[in-house]
Amino acid sequence: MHPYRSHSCGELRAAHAGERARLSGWIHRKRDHGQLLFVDLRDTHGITQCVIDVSSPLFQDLEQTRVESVITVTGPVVKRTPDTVNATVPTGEVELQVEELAVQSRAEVLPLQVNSEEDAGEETRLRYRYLDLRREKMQARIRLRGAVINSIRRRMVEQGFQEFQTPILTASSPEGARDYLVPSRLHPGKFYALPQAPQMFKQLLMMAGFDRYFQIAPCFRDEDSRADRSPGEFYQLDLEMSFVTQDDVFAALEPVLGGVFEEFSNGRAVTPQPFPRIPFREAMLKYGSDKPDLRNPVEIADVTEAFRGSGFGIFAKAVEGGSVVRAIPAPGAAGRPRSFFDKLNDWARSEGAAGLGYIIFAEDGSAKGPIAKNLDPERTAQIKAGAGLADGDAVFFACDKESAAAKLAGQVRNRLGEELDLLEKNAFRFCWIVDYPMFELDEDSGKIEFSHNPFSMPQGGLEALETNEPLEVLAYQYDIVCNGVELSSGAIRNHLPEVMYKAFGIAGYSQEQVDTEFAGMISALKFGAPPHGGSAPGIDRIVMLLADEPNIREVVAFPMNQRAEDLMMQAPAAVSARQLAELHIKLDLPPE
RNA sequence: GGGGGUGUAGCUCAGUUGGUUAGAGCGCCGGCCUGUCACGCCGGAGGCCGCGGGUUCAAGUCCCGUCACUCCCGCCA
Repeated sequence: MHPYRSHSCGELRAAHAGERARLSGWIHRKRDHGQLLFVDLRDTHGITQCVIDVSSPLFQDLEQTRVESVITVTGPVVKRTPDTVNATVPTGEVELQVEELAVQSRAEVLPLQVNSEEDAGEETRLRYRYLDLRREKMQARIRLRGAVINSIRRRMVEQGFQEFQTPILTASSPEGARDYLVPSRLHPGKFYALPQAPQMFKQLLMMAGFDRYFQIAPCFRDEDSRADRSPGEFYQLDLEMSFVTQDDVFAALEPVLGGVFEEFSNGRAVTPQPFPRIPFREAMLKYGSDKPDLRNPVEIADVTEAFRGSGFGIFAKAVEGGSVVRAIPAPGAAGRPRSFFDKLNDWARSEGAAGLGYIIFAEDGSAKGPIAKNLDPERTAQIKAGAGLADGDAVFFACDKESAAAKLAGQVRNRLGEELDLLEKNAFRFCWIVDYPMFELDEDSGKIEFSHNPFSMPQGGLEALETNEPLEVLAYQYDIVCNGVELSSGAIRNHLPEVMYKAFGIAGYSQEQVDTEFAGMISALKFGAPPHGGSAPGIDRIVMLLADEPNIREVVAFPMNQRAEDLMMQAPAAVSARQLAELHIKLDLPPE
C-alpha cells in the first residue's frame, strides 16, 4: 500500500466497505468519549470519520494529538449502522477503523481556529494565511478562482486567441498609476518598472501581426487599496484584437464573460447577450455613475426645468446660476417615517452635499414636504411625470453643478437601492458603457485633458479632432460593468501617428514631447500598424462577484494588507548593505 | 494626504450613568464518559483592557496624544 494514502478523505463510500484503506490528512475535529474516540480527518477533498477505541494501543497517542496535526491512519472501511450514518457529508455512510497510526507532524495550539465558521481578524488571518487557507470557505474560493481562470483560458483559446507572456521587468510609463521600481545592477542609477498592465506589449504584438492576443496578466500599481482593489498587484484577462471594430471586441468578450458567469452562476441569472450598451452621458444622467448597478431599478431624471423660476427659491436661484436638478425616485417610500428622510439628508450632508430635497406623493395623490409647499401643482405634476412617479412614491432631489449633481444622485440611487431593498436578487447584470468623451475640462486648471486613455481612437478620426469642439469628441472607449463593479475598460486604439499627434496637441503636448515620452509606441505606429483594440477585465473582481464576496482579498491566496505589506513573508523589508552597495543605492530616509 | 469605525484572554466578543475580585462562548490543560459528528458533564489555567499622558477618592469606561488594523474620499488609464 502507498505509504501515505490509498484514498483521499473525500472518497470513501459504502461500496468501499470491507476494503483496507489508508488516509492522510489534518485532524479537523475530535470527539472523545473516553473509551471511544472519533477523529474527523480532513484533506482538500473532504472529511472522513475515523474511529478508535480504548482497546487499541494507539488510542492514547491519537487522543493526545492536537487538532490540525497531520496523521496517516490505516484500517478497514466499515459501513456504519443506519442510526449512525451522517447524511450531511458524502463519506457519512462509512468510517475508517484505525489499526495503524503515523503522526506525520504535530500542531501546536493554533492562533486561529481552522474548524470554525467564524473569521478571525484579518491581521491574524493574513499572518497565518496557511492556516486560514485550510478552512473550507477559503479552499472553495481559491478553487473557484482556479476553475474560473481555466474556463476563461479555454473559452479564449476556443475563439482563436493565442496566449502570450510579456515582460515583468519593463520600463516606467509616464501615464497612469505609480510604478513599482526595480533597480538595475548592470546599469547603476537606472530602474526597471513592473508593468501596470501589458498595454504597450499587446499593442506591439498587434503591430507584429498576431491578431488575437490574450494573457492572464499580472499587473502592478503602487496605489492605495480598497476593499475591491488589491494593494500592489492583481490579475487581468488582457486581450487585444486586430482589424476589429468596437462591436467585434464586444462580440468576442461577451461569450467569454457571459459564459464564465453562466458556468459558475449557481442558478443566478446572467444578462443575456448581447449586453446592453449605454452611452456614457446617458449613464451619468440615469444612474449618476459610469458603473451603474443595473440590479437597481431606480432611474434618475433631470427636472431642472420644473424648478427654473419656481417658488422654491434655493433651487430656482441655483438653476439660474447654471446648476441642474436631478430627481431620484424612491419607489414606495411615501409611507416611510420622517426619520427616513432626515437620515438620508444627514448622510448626504456628511458626503459633502448641501443637502437633499424631497417630495412625498401620498397615496391620496397629494404632494407633501417642504418643497411641495413652495411649488405650484403644475410643476409638481411635471416632476411626477418626468421622473415616472406614482402615488405612494417619494422623490429626492440633488441640485448642484452637473457633474456634482450627477454624482450625488448616483450615490442616493445606490443608497435607496440598499435601504428600500430594491436590488434584484441572485442576478449578474452586465452592461457596456460606451462613447466616453475623448477629453474633459480639468476643473482646477481649466485645461483640456484626456478623460481616460490617451491612446484611444477618437470617433470620427482626424476630421473630428480638427472640426469639432474638443469636449464634444467621443472616443471608441468602453467599460464593461457587472452589478455596479467595473470589470474593465478598453478601447479601439489610435493606430495613426498623425491622429495621435493631433490628440496630444489638443491636450497640450508638443510633437517633440510625444516623440520622447511615447517613443516606442510612436515609432511602432510608423511601420504599418493594423487597426486594433481590446479590453482587460479584472480576474480578481470576476471571482469576487462569483464568490459573492465584497472583499477582493478573500479571493486571493496570499494578499497583502491595506498598507501593501505581506505580514507572513515580512515584505517589504530592509535589505543588506551589500545588496544596496551592489545596486549603487544609498538610502536617504526621512527623519523619524 | 483626509475622514469614519475598531482595538478587552490563544480566537470571537460582552462589559450599564466612572465604583469593589474584568466576564461569556470557542480553544488550551486536567478529570469523567463506547456511537458521536459544533458530542456531553465537572474542574482549572490563562488579562500591560493597543501604548503614553491627564482628570478623579476611584478609569476598560471620561479627556488629550499616539500606534495598529479596517472602511471610505483623494489616488487608481
